[in-house]
Amino acid sequence: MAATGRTDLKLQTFLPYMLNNLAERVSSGLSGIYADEYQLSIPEWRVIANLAEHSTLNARQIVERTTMEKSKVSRAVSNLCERGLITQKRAEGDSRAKDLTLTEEGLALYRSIVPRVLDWERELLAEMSPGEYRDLMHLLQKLGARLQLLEYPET
Amino acid sequence: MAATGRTDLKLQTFLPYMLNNLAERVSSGLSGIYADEYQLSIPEWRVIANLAEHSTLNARQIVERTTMEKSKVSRAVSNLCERGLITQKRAEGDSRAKDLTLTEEGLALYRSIVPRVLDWERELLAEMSPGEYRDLMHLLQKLGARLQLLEYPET
DNA sequence: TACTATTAGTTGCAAGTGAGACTAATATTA
DNA sequence: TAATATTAGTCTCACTTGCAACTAATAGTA
Repeated sequence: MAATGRTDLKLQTFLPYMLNNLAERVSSGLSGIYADEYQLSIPEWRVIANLAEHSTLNARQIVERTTMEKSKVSRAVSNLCERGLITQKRAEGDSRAKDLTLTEEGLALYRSIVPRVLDWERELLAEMSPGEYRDLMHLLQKLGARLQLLEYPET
Repeated sequence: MAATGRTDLKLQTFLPYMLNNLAERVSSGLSGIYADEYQLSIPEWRVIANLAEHSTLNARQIVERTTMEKSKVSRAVSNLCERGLITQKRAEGDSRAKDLTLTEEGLALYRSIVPRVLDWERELLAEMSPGEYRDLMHLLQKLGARLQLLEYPET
């Protein structure tokens, strides 16, 4: 059931455009935190955050979770290794894959970033009621699921 | 009033992360249309779309509307000029600025893209009720306004 | 077993990017 | 008016990116 029955384009209410603008502005606001103060690029931060949540992942799994290019992930991973924030070791049973884990230092870094990042999100959401927040989450998730379907129609 | 009272980070429900993933996936889905079939980059498409709506703008105004970097806009503009899709002429009263306008050809291109793009959006929104769609728009707009405030606190 | 296909991850390259220096024009101030 | 600041847009440079080609390992097939 189409929710919009229009025939001409108004950018300001065009969903892809809105999403992009928002995402870009949110990203650049947020990355002020981990870029300026912690010298982490966005891809690096994402790798760290994913490892913090799942303790051990390989690059492919990070790709799946983040929709980043695998080369992007690969480069982020090798930077983080050089900086001693994560370690890699060949996965048992498949020696192509490498199991990635945060080092103590990486974990400590993550832990010092998280509260800042959550504060920032709280600021952003300061004027939303809990109900609005729930609706927003729900709608974005729904959009994500729909997108998944369009990307992989067979599934 | 904070809508989220959490102390640890779950990426899958972290708003900036969700917005980014969605925006990226939406962008790449959409740009399949104007990139593959019309040889337009995202910045070029945005310039065109803005000019189609406002008939005459200069680069600065496009920057304001799109939150693109001014160098990005500048490069998109000069490509589009070379391809004869827009024209520039020095603005009356301020000969630093250049008034940009779509050519007939540019406008025709735009008109052939719009329905495709709207179809795509309709597909994306196919499973949303009008109410959900309204809510989504409203919430995203609210987020945008809040962001504006955080970016320019004085205003 | 040999053959082919698939997968994990890296790398080279061409293109795109952001930041800031820069030019030229306009505004502001004294 | 001169001196300074601001603005519009371009350009350069170092960096990032996406894509495709690549290596090495694994899976599937006959």
